[in-house]
Amino acid sequence: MDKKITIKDIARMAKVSHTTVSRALNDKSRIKDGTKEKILSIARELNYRPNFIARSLVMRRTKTLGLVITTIANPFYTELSQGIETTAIRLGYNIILCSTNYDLSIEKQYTDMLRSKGVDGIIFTSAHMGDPNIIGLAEEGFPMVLVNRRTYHPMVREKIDYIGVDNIRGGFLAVEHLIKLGHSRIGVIGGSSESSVGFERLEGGKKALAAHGLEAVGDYFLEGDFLKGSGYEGGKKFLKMSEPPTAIFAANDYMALGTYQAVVEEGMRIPEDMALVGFNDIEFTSMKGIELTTIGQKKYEMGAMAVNTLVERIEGRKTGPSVETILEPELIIRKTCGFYSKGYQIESQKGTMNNEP
Amino acid sequence: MDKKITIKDIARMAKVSHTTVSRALNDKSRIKDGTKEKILSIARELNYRPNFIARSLVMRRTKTLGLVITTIANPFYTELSQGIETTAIRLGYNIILCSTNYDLSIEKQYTDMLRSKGVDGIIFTSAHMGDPNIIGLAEEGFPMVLVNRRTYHPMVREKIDYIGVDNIRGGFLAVEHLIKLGHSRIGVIGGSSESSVGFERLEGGKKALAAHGLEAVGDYFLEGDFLKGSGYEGGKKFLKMSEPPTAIFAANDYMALGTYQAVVEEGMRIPEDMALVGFNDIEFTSMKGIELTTIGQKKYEMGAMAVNTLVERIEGRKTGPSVETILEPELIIRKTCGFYSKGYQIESQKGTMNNEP
DNA sequence: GGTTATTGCGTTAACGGTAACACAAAAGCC
DNA sequence: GGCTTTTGTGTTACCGTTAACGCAATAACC
Repeated sequence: MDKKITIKDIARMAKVSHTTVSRALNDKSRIKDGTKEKILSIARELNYRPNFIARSLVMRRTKTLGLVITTIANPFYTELSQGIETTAIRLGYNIILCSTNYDLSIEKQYTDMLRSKGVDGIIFTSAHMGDPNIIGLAEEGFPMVLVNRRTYHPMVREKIDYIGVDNIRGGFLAVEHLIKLGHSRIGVIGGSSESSVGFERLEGGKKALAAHGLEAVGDYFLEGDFLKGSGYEGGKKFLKMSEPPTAIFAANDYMALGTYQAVVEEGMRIPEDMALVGFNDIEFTSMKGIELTTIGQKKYEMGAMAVNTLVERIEGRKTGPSVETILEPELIIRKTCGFYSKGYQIESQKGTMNNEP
Repeated sequence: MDKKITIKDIARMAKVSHTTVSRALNDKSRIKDGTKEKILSIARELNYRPNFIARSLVMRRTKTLGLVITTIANPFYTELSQGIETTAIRLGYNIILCSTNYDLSIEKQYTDMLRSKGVDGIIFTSAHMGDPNIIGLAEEGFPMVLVNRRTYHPMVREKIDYIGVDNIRGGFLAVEHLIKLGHSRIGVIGGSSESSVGFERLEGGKKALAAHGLEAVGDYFLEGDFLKGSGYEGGKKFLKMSEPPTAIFAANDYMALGTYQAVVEEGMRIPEDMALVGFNDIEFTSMKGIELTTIGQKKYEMGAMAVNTLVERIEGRKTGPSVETILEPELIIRKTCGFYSKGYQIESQKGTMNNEP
């Protein structure tokens, strides 16, 4: 039962000053090998555990990062979080988790809390466009990184690193795939228009239509909220139209799953009667019985890159203006769109075979 | 651009001592309303953010908890974590996330790190039976709680609160369900035998067999590791037997999913040719196209209870010997076991309709 | 061998809070 | 009105580290 050993206890035993103990523990300082060994062995014997709080107070570094995320319940964020946490640990940092559960208003509270607790930097995955909280932090020059959700505010854009997939390209790939399969009436269920991600995926879809000489019909564009329910409702709404779409692109897999259910409930078959594309390639959508065609992105790697970038800023190894890292999305063809028609050659059939824990 | 405001800055502006500022900020002390208002308004104006590090150093409390978990990638743990984090926040605590990724050997490192960072307590979801790390902490009387994985060590058992489902009962329910459906050759794929959870679910299954006068045949019991792959291999192995089982109970849903895939790959249908029961009721297993029959447990609530219990210990509101909270599992009948035969009445058909984010 | 550099270690002061103690002023009491 | 109690505030110490500085003892140099 060792009662909170401090460097002073060690100092007393080793008959040196506590500063010398600190030196021995931290290496990197002029100290005789003999004394250092002695101190180290006493420390080990006493089962000494350094007090990071005291160290943090004087060093102004906690080796802790904040992660502000909507919810880890969404497998997209789960995988992202894994990349973040694993990389953080490898670099010697811990993660304090803050789930907003889609409530943007508490983000500011979380941010303040995290800063009070002295985190060295914050990873935001839930910054909306023009978010005042983020803008304020950017002005102060507080270290942070935006992942998967962008802020177009010029101040933010020039001060804060951003990591994300090319959502416009992703939306383009999804819709173009449907067009190439012969569809011309394509319904799109977007994400919340407040989020850059939803907005961009929608833009990409429209671009694909334009590129293939198709008109973007207003009725075929519905706004969703990235949750399953809105995909379900969107699907129902489409099917009630006098001329329903023959294919649907949902801006994320959750909504696609909802759409799937709505379509099946209406007695239609996928892909025979309705083609469906999602976005994100979350786990389980690849399972037998679903096998959703979707747009894949490197979620784990995104998380890893975010931490690497942030830590480089924190430790001063990277300076200068912010960097935007845009990753390439990938069309993953499974079974919810049927097979090619009209001579369309499927180029990419890589899929993800090994992403199941 | 406010540069690190401290209570001393406020003190100077308000022409009081820094102690008085501390008093004003923390309420709960004799202080004149007037001065308090003045100090508070200056604090607000200066955008003062308290330094929790400094406070923690003197108070010996960080209002932070550690969460040691195998991986949040498993939806079971994701939901558990959500309950944990949400409850922690409500009680004024933050969570530092530590994923072991099934590597028990780093748990000790994580524990030391967390204690160095001064967490007020730790939630372990990955303690194995007889884990020396946990035993050591128990001896020191460090506040912690075990969730979903038990340690039978007497010292631990008497000192550490435990929250978990009745896994024996769960295993019993699963296998009894299969027996009542008319199956007598029932294959079981257990979890790692090092984990209490796997062990107990297996025991429950054996009990059900015994209760219905069936013999537990050794060949029908395989050891898995809770990962999809071992469910897949188990399924293949069963199907290669000269007299394969007609029903399989996998000790968690991940393995059940693997088994599902193996069975389908061998050209058999579920439930017509093979009945299948999982355990945990993770999200997605309820989806159209899968609809796995499984044993449900209140994951979110378990997390919430764990935090409540731990915080009560930390704040001294609960004292005395440890408490074991055992929750009731629930048989959730979906579509992987077919329908009843031989007059078996399905009692429980509640299911979980609203657990999709 | 004396002067200068380097090495090894101790002293002291932070870091930003809270808490124990002291003490004057105000309030309560008879 | 003098005594005691309460109220409001300042002084000082401390939480466990690291860092700046100082200063002997030793090493290096010509």
